[in-house]
Amino acid sequence: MVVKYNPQQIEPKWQQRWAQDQIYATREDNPRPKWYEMTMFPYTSGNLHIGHWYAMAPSDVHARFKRMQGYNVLHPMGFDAFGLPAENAAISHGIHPFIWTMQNIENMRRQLKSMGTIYDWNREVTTCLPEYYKWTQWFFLKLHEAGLAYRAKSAVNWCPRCQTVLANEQVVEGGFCERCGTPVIRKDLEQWFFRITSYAEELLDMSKIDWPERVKMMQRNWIGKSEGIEISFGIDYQNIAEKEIRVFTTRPDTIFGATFLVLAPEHPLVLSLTTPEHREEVEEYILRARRQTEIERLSTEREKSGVFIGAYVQNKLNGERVPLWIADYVLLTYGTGAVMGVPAHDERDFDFAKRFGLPIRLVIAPPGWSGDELSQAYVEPGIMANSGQFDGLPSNVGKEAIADFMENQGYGKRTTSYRLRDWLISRQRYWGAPIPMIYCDHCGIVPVPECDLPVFLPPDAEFKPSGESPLKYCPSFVNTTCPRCEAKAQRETDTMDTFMCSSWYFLRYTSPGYHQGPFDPEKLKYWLPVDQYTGGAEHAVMHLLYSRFFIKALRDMGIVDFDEPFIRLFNQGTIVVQRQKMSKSRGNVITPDEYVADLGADAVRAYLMFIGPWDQGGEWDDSGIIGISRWLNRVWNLVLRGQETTFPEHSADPGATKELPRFTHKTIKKTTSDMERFRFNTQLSALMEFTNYLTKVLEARAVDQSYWHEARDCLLLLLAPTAPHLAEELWIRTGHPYSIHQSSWPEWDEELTLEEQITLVVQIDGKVRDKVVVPASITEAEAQQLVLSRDRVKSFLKDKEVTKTIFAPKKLVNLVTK
RNA sequence: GCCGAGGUGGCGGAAUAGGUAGACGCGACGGACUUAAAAUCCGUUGAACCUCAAGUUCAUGCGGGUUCGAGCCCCGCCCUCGGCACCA
Repeated sequence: MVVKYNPQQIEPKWQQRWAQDQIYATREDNPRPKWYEMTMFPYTSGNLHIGHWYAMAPSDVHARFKRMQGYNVLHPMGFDAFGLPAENAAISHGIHPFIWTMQNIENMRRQLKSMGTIYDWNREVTTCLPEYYKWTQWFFLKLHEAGLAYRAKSAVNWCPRCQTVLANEQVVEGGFCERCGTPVIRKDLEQWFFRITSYAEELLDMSKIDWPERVKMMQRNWIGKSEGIEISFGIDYQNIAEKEIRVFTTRPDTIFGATFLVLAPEHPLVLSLTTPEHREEVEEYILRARRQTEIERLSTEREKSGVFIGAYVQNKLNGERVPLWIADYVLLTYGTGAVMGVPAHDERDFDFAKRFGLPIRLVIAPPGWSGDELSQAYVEPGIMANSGQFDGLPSNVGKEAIADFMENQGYGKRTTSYRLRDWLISRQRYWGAPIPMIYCDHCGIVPVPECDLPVFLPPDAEFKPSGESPLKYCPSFVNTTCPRCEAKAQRETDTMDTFMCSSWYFLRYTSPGYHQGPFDPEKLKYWLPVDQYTGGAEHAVMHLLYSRFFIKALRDMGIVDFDEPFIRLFNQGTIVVQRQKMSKSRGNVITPDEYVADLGADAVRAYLMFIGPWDQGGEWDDSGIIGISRWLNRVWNLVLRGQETTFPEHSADPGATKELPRFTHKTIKKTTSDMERFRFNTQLSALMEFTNYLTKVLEARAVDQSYWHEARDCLLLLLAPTAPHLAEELWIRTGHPYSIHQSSWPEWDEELTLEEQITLVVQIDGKVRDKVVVPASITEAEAQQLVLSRDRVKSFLKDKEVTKTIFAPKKLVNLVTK
């Protein structure tokens, strides 16, 4: 009898040993090629759940695989430690956010260590520590210097519950706060923005990154590029200085169908253009529009609303007078905040015109149009009509012709509009990196000098139940002196969006202890960009877009010399419980700890990889984990029983002696290619099949000792990334030198994987009727002859005539009859 | 509404230059071991017909099509998940 597999005993033992020997400490003076593989760092919520492990364990396996393949691998871990939950804990439980966060980190670090990962803890990064946020602030100053950070007043998304503004990206499902689900309202506030829109065009260029199509598409949609033209409509009122209103459109070919013009209610020209008899109605409408929540305003089900303001503008192409309306379906923040209403060829304008009885004039004829009135807007291309000299042109030709004409006449100019808005980074909260700016009555807005960084968070701030920003009411923080004139001045009390912290953490991992800058330039040069990034797709338009912007901005400032932060990206799917995402607030959190205590970390790691394709995620169901545990037990018993078994020096069974190396090399090949493609589930099936086969070999004892050793060693090496503890223990017990994790990934010999015999399938009229084992090299003629001589085949061909024979080499013969 | 991904046994899922559908695992059933149970090991397991065997037929969301041959390709639907959603 062999000793029992006992993960509870061997796992902590090896974890200690590896930590003590620092075998996962990463150095830059390693001659191997570098490989920087990261997974998104976790928010410090307190406990890692099975969803976190689903993200982290397979990425650790992949990093280990690259390591065994001969790369110098950096696979670091850190903590995204600023954010609202810490502050909410302070308000409701009276515990300081710093204490709350650091306690959580301690627990999470313990959990991460129990997973058996190769994280180099010397490189841990925690965003809420002054040594980190000092540099977050430094980057803010750099962006400010470069003109990419600015302060502006605008209508922003405000969450009344969180008492803070939100970025557009943080408003979900038609107007709710991403974090707490409260309906978001509009508020006019002075806020700090980053000019991400300056990079809109370059962010659309994804030629240098190897990312999932899905994420690239989400980013493209979010940036929302559209090419069109800004068209000037004339204003002729003596008491108004403005002489034009510009609208943005992608359909200049429809301009002859413009029967009205609509401004956003907040458009700056609205009040001056409103005639006295419409003033009251217009002012009321504007007020109502402003009071609406985002949900109401964004609802597409709602009937169109709007009011006529009494003024007219002139369509310069046909000289027509066009009435001017305001309506909340026009957004101030997109294009010019004004649109021409072409009801015949735009669904929204059609609804609007129907509602208010405005004329609908067809200018693009649908194919086969009989002259009937339209029952809905016709938005497809067609032949132009009612369009003066452009009549008869196909609309896509007319589009360019009209645009050219307008540019020549000075009526318009081609432009590009983006849906993307600048990134709002101010948060009216305590637990974030303070924005390093000072307000001086004499000098205006003054940046904190670099030498005064960091601007520390005051430990004595008071957390009010109302949820208002504690910094605002903390005199020791607010009151300061102007760095320029030394007069009394006030600090900015807003802190930065935590996405700012995560936009550069992958730079800090290279040199977390560095004091002269955010990173050691030499080390950065060695490691960056990140070769492989893994994480959830929920960050597609937030973290992943912000980080790309950040790196491009730093590149233009000369701080880094590459264009993209993450060369390859892989999105794992989401683990759900009763079809819902796992989260503390939903109370459906499954922790890995009990499973680890019960079956071992190796079993949990492997099970998460086995449940399905990694990018698919799925419902959490632990009923299959026992299968993984049994398999690891079988591996254990197999290897140790092999130690007690005497194999012949020269086996008498040539079949088995051939088959074992073939099976071994086929398994290496399959496992390697699956690893490369993150196909962990099929990789494990292959290892299980290999185990099952080796069990039979062991029972028969029909192979040479040396063949057995080679096969067994391969199994352990292939298993090492997935089940690092078990593999190490068995590696040592089979007499190998420590450590398996410093051994090389096995390579296969293509020659050895080739089958000598195959099963030839015999089909008659496409149906499988017979199977015959033949040499793999069989020719068509040989196969045909062999097949026709089979009794089974003969009986099926009775009374039939073969008209055609299909031969697929190494696969099948299909006899087609009349 | 638009864009993307996906619908395969009781369950998770395999299988794509179109070539044996259901690998691997769970569960279930039967057996061995055990005083018994657990654990472990061995066998069976898509459905229907057939007394057994041999065998036949049907089966990859639905309906058509292409092909010697379709889970895979084409056309038209249905459903699930993810994203966007008055962006002019």
